[in-house]
Amino acid sequence: MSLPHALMVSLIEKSCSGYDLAQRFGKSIGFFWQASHQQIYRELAKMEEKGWVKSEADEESKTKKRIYEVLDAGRIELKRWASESVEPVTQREEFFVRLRAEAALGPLGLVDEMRHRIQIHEQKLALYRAIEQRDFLSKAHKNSMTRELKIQYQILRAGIVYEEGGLKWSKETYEILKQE
Amino acid sequence: MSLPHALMVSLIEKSCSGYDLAQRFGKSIGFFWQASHQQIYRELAKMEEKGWVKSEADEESKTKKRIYEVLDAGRIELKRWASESVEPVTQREEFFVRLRAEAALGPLGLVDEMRHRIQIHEQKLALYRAIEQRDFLSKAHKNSMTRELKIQYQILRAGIVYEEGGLKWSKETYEILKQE
DNA sequence: CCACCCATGTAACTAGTTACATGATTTC
DNA sequence: GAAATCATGTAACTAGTTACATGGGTGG
Repeated sequence: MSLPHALMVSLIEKSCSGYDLAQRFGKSIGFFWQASHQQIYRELAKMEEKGWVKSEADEESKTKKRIYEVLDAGRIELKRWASESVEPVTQREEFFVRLRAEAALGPLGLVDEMRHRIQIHEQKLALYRAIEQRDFLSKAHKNSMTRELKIQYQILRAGIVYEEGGLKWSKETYEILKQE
Repeated sequence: MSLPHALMVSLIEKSCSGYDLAQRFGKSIGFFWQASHQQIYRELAKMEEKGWVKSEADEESKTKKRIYEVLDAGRIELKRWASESVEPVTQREEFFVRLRAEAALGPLGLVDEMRHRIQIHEQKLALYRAIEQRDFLSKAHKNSMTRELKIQYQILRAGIVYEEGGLKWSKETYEILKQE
């Protein structure tokens, strides 16, 4: 994919350290992208070499924290990349392979797995709904939202739509697998 | 993920050559998994080394086609793997990074991209609906389906649910991006 | 002072992509 | 006889994961 560009978007929204990025990419941004700290540090170093970002030691903290900031060259690169047209790729879903295995070889315990997945979908959905309330529905009327805020809301909406679909499908599938 | 296991499931459904697998993994199975021929040949060689599959030259054809077949050791391994519980991973969706870039930096031409994505969702949905009619709805009553067929139908259903959600979301998002 | 979190990194490995290569067979 | 497709592979590269390492700061 393109982790460096994802990192730059995040840094434009707010400059921070590699460690902070790792936290973000395990949480909020991690809704649709996850990355380990090892990978983030490596990419940040490469990006600095290319002149897309610059870093400086954090004055305020006593630790060896380095704050990264996106430079103009980085913004230009990000614009170029985001405007590129890319065909949507089919997602690899390992679970479907398991399901096919269950179809071909007989029950393999995927019923329990389905029950677990239903729970996860419900949890995520509840979380997204809470964020929706907090950040997009209470704050202002939908009509008075800025374009930027509307787009940010759409990204959350994607998560909601995805989890709703996944939940519906998981429940259907659970009922079928139950009948061994 | 685990390409070897995906290949074995496919070979259990029907023994065939690496070339045939590459065709399948670019088409029907490619609904949820894609793989290049290079990767497939490499994996088949490894799997044969491990004793999961065996291959023999195709008698019928004059070419140097090799037909692969799953061995007992392969079936055992597949069962073991499919029963393993694995946490669902958040999918990386590059497009959301682009959207965030558009939110942060202003219009970058993603409206056209959205229009294109709506078309793709519609096409895929139409295709899945056609397969649904052909393989699952006309053939027999849903009640009289075997467990195996029901599971196979659920895999297609996943594609339908996903595309429906994606289409709905894309239309919403298109309307928002249109207002530059 | 011990455990835990902050903060950064290296090294080795695994999976996946892109580019290149080759020869045989079928189709026009 | 040329072009397309069948059928197999190698090599080099890129992205991502796992394991390991280190040292400082904070709270009990």
